Amino acid sequence: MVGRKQFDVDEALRHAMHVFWRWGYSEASIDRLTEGTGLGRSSLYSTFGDKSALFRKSLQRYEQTYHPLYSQALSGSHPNPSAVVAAYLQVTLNRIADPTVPDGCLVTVSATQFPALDAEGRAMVRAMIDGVRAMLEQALLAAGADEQEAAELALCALATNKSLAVLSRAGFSSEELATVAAAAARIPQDTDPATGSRVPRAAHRGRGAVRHRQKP
Amino acid sequence: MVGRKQFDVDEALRHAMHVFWRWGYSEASIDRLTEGTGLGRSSLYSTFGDKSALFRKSLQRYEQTYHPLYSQALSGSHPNPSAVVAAYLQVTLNRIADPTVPDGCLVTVSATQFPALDAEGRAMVRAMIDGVRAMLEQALLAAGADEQEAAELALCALATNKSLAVLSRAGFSSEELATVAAAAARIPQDTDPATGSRVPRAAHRGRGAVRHRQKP
DNA sequence: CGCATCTTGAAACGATCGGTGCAAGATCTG
DNA sequence: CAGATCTTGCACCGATCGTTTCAAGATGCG
Repeated sequence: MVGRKQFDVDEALRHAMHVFWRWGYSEASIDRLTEGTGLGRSSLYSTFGDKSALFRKSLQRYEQTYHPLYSQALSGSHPNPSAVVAAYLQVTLNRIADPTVPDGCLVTVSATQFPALDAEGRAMVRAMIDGVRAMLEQALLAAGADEQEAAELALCALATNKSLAVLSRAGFSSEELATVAAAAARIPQDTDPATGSRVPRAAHRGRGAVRHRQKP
Repeated sequence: MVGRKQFDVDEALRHAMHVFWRWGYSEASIDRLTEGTGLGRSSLYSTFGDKSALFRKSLQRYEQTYHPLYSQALSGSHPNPSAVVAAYLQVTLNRIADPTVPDGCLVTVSATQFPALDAEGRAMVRAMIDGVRAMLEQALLAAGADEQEAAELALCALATNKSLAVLSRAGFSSEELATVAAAAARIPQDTDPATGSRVPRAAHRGRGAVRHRQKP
């Protein structure tokens, strides 16, 4: 049981990711992580560092697993912006339907636990969300949306992704989730009913979006 | 400091609710609850019972606070289903904009932490979600939606509510949240482009929506 | 083989977890 | 006032938290 490593590092990381995914950062105790990975405490710490570092590596592992799926779904040629949103959300639905992974979404669970994360964890979660958002905007532009429409639809698709994760956690059925996703893909561009021209909306991506004030 | 109660029970419960709201169930330690409420451990336990009971009473307090706002917003006469969705989400936006309460939504934070809750907590969260869903359906029917449309739009409005809570937690600006809410209110009913007739969708509210299988 | 290197399991660290016991003392009842 | 009742602060409980230490032993290199 000693000498050279007795386990596959990437497999262990995958299992650790599942523990964080299912339990969230705070409830993912070292004991649950050792049980989930099959590793001893020594191996966990010597291989991945402390809990915060393991969490960050789990986030990277998550991105490395699902980012390509989103990228592939968005990179194809889409006839219109709605098709982009539908393709994006279908990847999310597929992941949620996968019985071999926990409910919801690691990023969403982590986002709701922001106060429990350290600065590095928060920054990484935020960066992953912004990354997908940028990916969506590019794909929407490529599908013929103008800049404003792309920004708005990217935000809505992102929001729907988060809602699917929450509802999935609360036990909603895959049919109900599919209904939500289909509806999100039907969101029309925002036009003024009187003139038919676009109504200005605040969907710009200011970096000032991050609040610094601390709420109670 | 002894004799008769030295604090207002409802005020203390309000503060405890804020602690659960901000930190989530697992990170809401007894120390944080005592600090947030200003009560000693003895007073906390003798007044509210253990942590799980206090959590349930906080959920009730949350419902008692915000349910009437939703009820009032939905009870008015709305010209069409979209107006119902808009009114519902406006209440959510107002709550998120309130600087005196934490980010997001207690129900959403609790839903993402389902594995950390006991059976009673999970059931209560689930019941609160179902309650709002039923309220939305009734209001949508009253606004002229047919049964299927009401079920679908209620689900989507609920989903958007959850997404606003998550994005708020991740630091998105109130302008961005308002954009998401406005887009959700624009979701059209689902029609077949060829025939113009409604396309059957699985938005029925089966009680079988609750999964019993346990994911990893 | 001899020795350095590495991994592993187990024990232990102080800190914090949720929860309880209890004596001090203020209030209420008579 | 006398005694019962109640609240409060504080100490303390065992369990678990994240983390470190360390000896035992398998491996690789000379």
